[in-house]
Amino acid sequence: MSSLLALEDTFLAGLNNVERRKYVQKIKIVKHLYVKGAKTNADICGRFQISAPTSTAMLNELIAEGLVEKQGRGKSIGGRKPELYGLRDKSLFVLSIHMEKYKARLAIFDNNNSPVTGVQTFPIEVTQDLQAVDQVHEQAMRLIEASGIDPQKLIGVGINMPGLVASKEGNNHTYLRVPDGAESLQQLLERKFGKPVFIQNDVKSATLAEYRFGLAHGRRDVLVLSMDWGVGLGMILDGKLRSGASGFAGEFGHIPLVEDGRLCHCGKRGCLETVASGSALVRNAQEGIRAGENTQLQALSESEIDQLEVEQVIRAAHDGDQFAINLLAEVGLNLGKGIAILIQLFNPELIILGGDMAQAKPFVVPAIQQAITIYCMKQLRENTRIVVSELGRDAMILGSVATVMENVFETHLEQM
Amino acid sequence: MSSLLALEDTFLAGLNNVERRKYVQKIKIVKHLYVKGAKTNADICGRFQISAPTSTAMLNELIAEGLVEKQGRGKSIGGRKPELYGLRDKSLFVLSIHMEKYKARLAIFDNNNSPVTGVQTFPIEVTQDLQAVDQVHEQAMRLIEASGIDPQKLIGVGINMPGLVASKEGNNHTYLRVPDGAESLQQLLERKFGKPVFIQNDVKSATLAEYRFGLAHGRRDVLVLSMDWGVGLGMILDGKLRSGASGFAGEFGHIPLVEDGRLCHCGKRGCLETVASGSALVRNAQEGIRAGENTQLQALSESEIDQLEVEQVIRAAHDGDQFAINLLAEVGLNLGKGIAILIQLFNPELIILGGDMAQAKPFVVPAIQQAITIYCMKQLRENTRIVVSELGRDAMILGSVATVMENVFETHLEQM
DNA sequence: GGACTTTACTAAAATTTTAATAAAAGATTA
DNA sequence: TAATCTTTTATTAAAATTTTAGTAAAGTCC
Repeated sequence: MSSLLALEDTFLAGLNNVERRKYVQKIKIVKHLYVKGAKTNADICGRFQISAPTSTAMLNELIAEGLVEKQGRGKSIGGRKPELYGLRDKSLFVLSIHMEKYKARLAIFDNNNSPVTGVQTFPIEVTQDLQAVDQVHEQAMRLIEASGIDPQKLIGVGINMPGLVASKEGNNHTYLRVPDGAESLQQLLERKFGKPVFIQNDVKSATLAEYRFGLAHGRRDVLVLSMDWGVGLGMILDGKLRSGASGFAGEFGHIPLVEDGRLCHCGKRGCLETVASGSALVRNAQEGIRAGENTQLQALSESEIDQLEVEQVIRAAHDGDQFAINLLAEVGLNLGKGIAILIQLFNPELIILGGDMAQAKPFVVPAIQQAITIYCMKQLRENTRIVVSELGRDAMILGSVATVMENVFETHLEQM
Repeated sequence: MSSLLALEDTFLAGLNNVERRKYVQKIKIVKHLYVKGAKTNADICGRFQISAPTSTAMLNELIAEGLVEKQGRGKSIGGRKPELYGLRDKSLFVLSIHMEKYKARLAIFDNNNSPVTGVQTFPIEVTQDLQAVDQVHEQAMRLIEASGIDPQKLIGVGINMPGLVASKEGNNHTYLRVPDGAESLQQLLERKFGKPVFIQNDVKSATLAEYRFGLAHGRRDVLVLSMDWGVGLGMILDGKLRSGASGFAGEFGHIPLVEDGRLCHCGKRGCLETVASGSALVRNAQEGIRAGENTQLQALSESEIDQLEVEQVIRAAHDGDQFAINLLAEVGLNLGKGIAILIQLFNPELIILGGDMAQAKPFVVPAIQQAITIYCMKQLRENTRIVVSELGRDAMILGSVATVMENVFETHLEQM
């Protein structure tokens, strides 16, 4: 196994300026090959402004280290076919963990972003304190063992979670809070795993997945909305995931939208989430059912009404239930008003709608479009497309893979 | 004069890879010295990861080209004092133009950002068509001639203007619109001036000025609000001025804020500008005066009321006029609600208030703070400071200097 | 005043690039 | 269809550039 991603302090400290620059260059090549796939020597020369012999020398070193391999030859339009250099299959692995409030999902992915284990789900409660950490770590270690991969080749662990995650600081300010003055959540996890660990807010993570693997691929200014029980926002601005000064940017669900509106669970009144979210949808449905509205949901028992889920309302709408359709349209209009604000402020080229509510596309999207037409300036709305995510449930777990791949190379570079 | 910023195609085309890399490096050094001031050889070595002999060689070339000079020696903490290298005084000049709806301001600045001419103001009307362009160009050429500077040393022209400016595309989509299919406004201006020209929206330009010369200096996530007749927003995110996909980001004045509100001049209803701007302030004042409110502004004649200016209301407030104070507080509350949305979405470390309304600081800022306390999540508002610009009226004209300096070097690099 | 730092400069050593060449592959032509 | 031409890649050796190491000069601190 190579020392390229070894992260041993003694190894890095022993490098002089030239060796370090070469090391940086090699890591950049590895990241380039990961993001863009197999490339020719000429491509790498052009991309990094180095000469062919230098590039070849570095690629040969990477081959010797077992990270890169020749992967056949590329196309030619009248000359010798170029050798293709790509990341060697199964040379790198990432452990991806997606934590929700009441369950966690784990999987190991290889450098082609393919899962090498099935996605394991187990129940867990994410609370303010750290009790969930040990459980997740234990499950994760069991998964690594069961997978049979060489632990040396596991380059990092990505964990996404709900709450206000300060990714750079390495802490979650809502859940899994560490005691004051102690090591950060990230440090704690890195100590446990003995690997680089990256924590990220769930929606920001999904946003990165859309950027690397989804509809945002190749675009530079994209907003990703995740609509489940609450509403979250992730943003790719100028080709980068933006987190704001403290890492809390994108708290879209709690912008004021309704004057003297309902009390939100966050303690404020009239937040967007009180009128445009899964919870608002369910609450409105419950109130309507109890008020005797004409809907197939009247068939539910009182306790079933109490336990009503977003999916049930969406299913009713797909069945043609006008009450459910109206509720979804109302949510769509409110969400659209919020999206209009986003378009005015961010001027994105694309907005991707994800999360459970995305399944209600035919009932929600027209309402969103209508609101945008009302509340957006022409020049801005004309340059923004609105689409529904194609990654679906995978966005989250792929997101933590992307988070690791995005940051693990930089970590190596920062150390120097 | 050096050929470093000559921009002659033939010169650039004749460079091989090594020469080009050196050229890029030298331009980067020049920009570094411009942005950071005089630096030591060691600083440049560290900043660009090159060795001392290489760095010295390039600095000597820049000295020979007349762009750089030795500027004494720096401090030492126990060793030989280092030579300081800085941009030679009066070696570069920028023509800065600030266009408002009914007047334009022009000045020439040197590489120390000091005006080498006074700021010239002349009346002009910026309309949808191009008629203002010739007038501005003529005035500008007269100013260059009168200044007596070597035209060779004028490296670029920066022009800021109101409207939806697509800076990269080089067009203004609101004013000074070029015919379809014709050259862009930027190209037209570059042809007339024979120099690189950069156009930018006035508020974004002022934002860049705050970043380079004002309170945003050294910060990475800052929002700048410009409050005059309308309200504009510029954003520094992760240390860069962000413009959005089409260049129209920051249309804060026209986000929906009031349900079924007043008709805005943009054609929509309930825009933030209808309740939180200089025009809203004046309109409310006019309505109050005519309704007989108890205020010193009752002394105005009917035609003076028609012509009421923002400054008059602010002056009344400073005189202790409670009617004016209440009006400003109301505007502040509404603006604060809008700012709360911005904080939730962008999580900035700093918000700078600029424009005419900034003079009403003691009456507006407490109201803004109050609104933020109501509408912002604790973790977000705690990490955001709100201050009033210290650049004042200079922000705009300095902004176009910053715009040129920000882009002119990149232009040279892109050519290659 | 001596010890220790830091800078500035030079020359040898190391690295990278360019140029040159051979091989490989498609395009063109007989 | 075969031979030739053109284009592109891969590799090597000479040339150019950059770096490291070494040294003298210039400061600061004790």
